Amino acid sequence: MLTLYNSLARGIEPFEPRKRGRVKMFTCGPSIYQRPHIGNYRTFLFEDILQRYLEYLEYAVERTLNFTDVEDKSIQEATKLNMDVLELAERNSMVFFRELVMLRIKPPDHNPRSSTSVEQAVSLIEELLKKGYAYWYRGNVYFDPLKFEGFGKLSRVDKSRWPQGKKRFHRDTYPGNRWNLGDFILWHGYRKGDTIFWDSPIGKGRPAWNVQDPAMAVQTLGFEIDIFCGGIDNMVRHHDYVIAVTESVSGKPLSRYWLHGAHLLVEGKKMSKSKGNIIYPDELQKAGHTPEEIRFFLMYRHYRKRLNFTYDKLKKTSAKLKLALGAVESLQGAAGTGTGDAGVRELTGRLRKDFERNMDNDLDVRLAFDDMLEVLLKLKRLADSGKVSPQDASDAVGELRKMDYVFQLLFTDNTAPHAVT
RNA sequence: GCCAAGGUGGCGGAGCGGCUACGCAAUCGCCUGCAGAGCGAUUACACUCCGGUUCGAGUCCGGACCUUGGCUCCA
Repeated sequence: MLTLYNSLARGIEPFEPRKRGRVKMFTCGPSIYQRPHIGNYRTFLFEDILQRYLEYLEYAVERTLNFTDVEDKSIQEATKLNMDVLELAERNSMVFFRELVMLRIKPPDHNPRSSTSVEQAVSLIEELLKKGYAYWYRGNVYFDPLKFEGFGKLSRVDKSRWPQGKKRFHRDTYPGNRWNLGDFILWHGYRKGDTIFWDSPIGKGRPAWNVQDPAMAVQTLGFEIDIFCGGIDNMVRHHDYVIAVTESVSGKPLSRYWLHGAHLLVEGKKMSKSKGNIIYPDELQKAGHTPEEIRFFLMYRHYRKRLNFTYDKLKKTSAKLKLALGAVESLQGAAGTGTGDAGVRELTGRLRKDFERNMDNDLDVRLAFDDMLEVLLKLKRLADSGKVSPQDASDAVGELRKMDYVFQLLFTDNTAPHAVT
């Protein structure tokens, strides 16, 4: 049985969807004002593995991956580049989709953008105003978290430290105070000189970040979903806000499971523009690595552990992948005598059991791969010495294919979760 | 400053109360016409430090030191 670490419970729990056999997943997408780096892809990759494993388990998965295309940062960046905000987003989203395909990440079922869910955001804001959670202040709309009873349940906010006096921030981002606790903005009312805004029932303006994700989630999946994912950095503030906004409106828990992926570091340090150590997938390709090698590197560590990127490590994991690929090739070419071998069948039988045991354990991809490789290498040796009959080889390869629907590393044409060979 | 994660052999990385992790690298041997790959073996006491619990501790408890991350937006 699949178990997952739920940030909400701070522990590993058995996975049970709300509706039998169906899973609704919301995965926080990239800020699209710049192109995604390998750290972003690590998170999308962990989500991809989750989706694929759920499909392997025969769940019908419906996934949303959103783009935050209109926000302070994107407006800033577009202004700097002298571009239209939406044009900038479009350019980066094309890069993103190209790289998704390259890394064999399954494209999402829904891909809303903040700019395409303004209506939904406005209706959430109207509802919050009506219910008294939100209020107008100098042309903007703010949310008062203290009005929402469950506030901070995800990141375990200490409400006794929450400022009681009203503090109003005009931007989502604000420098200064260590604990910027206080009300957060939902709607930026139009101001002279604004380059992007909408006409809406509540006036001219644009929705703020913390209402955009709720709007996109609700618009595509409704108020009750199964799994909400994102990078660990989103847990503390953003996801608590998302919960506050949606649950204040619906009165129902937004998501049963909250999963957060740990970050990727480069040479032991956080990637940042100022350090100049941001790495993009195409750089690794230029260095001679295949998409599968990049995918493998990024998924070959438990998703809740930090992953340190170094070229040396990439070289090592790539060698490991090559070893596996070579073994699969040997196995596929096996032409031993047709009698079959009990040892071979025993090994083949182990593949699936090991895989499911490891993946069920909060997606232990690393162990799942290592255990598979161990068995695979044993099979290869048997194949090399002519002990594997064509039928046994094809049985073993069939098992590998099923697992590789999740891994997406060994076979290139593996698009169905229950491939028949 | 506050919060969190972590400090394991040359490197990467498991284990989390007793039993060889493992992989890479290195060294030696076997095999191969060279190279590569493969096979086998070796690398004498690897677990940051100091206390404690225990018959027994990388593994539990307390403390110190160090590293990284978060506390502003960020996958």
